[in-house]
Amino acid sequence: MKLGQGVEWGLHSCVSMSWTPPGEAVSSARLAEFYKLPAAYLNKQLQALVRAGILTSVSGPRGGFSLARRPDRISVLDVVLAIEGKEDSFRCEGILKNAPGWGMDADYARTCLISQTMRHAEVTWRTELSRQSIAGIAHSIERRFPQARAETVRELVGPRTP
Amino acid sequence: MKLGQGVEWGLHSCVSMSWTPPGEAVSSARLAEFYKLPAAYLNKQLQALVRAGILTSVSGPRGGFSLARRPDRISVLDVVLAIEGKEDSFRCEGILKNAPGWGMDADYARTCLISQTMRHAEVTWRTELSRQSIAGIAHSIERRFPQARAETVRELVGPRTP
DNA sequence: GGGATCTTACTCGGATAGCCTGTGTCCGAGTCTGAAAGG
DNA sequence: CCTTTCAGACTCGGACACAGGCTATCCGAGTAAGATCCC
Repeated sequence: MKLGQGVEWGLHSCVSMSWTPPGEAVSSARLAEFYKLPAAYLNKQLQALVRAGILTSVSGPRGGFSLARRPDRISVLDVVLAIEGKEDSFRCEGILKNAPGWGMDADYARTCLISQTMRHAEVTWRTELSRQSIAGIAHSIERRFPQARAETVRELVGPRTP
Repeated sequence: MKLGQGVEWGLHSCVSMSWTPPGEAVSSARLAEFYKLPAAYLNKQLQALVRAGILTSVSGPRGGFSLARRPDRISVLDVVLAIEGKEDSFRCEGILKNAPGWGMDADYARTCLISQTMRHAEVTWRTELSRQSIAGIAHSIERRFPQARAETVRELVGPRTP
């Protein structure tokens, strides 16, 4: 059970974009330069967030990505599922269907108690992540690191600082 | 975030072995035939459980695998971690170390609030899985499918039924 | 000077390779069983 | 009949291929900004 890097990148990018002024898009090149990440690959991950309706994208100069809705309406779970996929982590192949003496041919996921256990654990995991929003994380960061927001905005908007 | 098949196989195998009489080992070939799984690969997964101290293995005729301790002392989390590895699912590469204006060079995992959020969610997930034991699942199955235990034992121990 | 046009540079988006972790298979070392042989 | 020996077959364990997905990169379509030209 391993999550891809794109999750971390997507979450940090969303937090940063929650600080930039509305209407101002941030290009993936800017974000990549800020975080020292490969620009094209970061762009690819952000595309997944666009497909999920979390971000909006604009092409051309002064283009880039912006949050598609208010950051308090974007949960951490939304970002995770957008990048990792919405499928359950525990793939239940229903091996008991092949075992003799069980006779469970359909509706396996609800019958197999092991599958139920794994599913319940994942529900708690998802619930925990859905409780946290991008705005909540951003506010916590602002409280803990007062200079973080201003520094981030300075690097992401305005003229490029070579 | 995807778990390997070995988790499902390992859990079902442990539940089945909690039913077989103590001292009687079950070979991976028997289990594989029962569940219609590739025998060699199932063997490989069970090896991981042996390395984790969950199972004990005996070579030779009448050999196979057995639970290393009482099934109420084996949690679902033990099996999951034995097969998937003990590392956290959210790999925090600490991209903020490279971002300017943050000055967090060490102890990143405890400082970054995004990492904290992901870690907390995973802790709840692991806690949920650690609450469920192999014995608990086995008892629930026995209550719901009274014939399951006898049928499983019949197929896994005693002479082979061609 | 003001407006239309055109170049230009910048951005996303998808298509294209490389690598690394599962997935699946195979063969050898070790060992217990069971039969056979001998006393 | 009991003990010893021995061959045999069965099992785990690790070493060996294969595949799919994550990682990383490149180039083209589209667009808005800014310069240029004309009125």
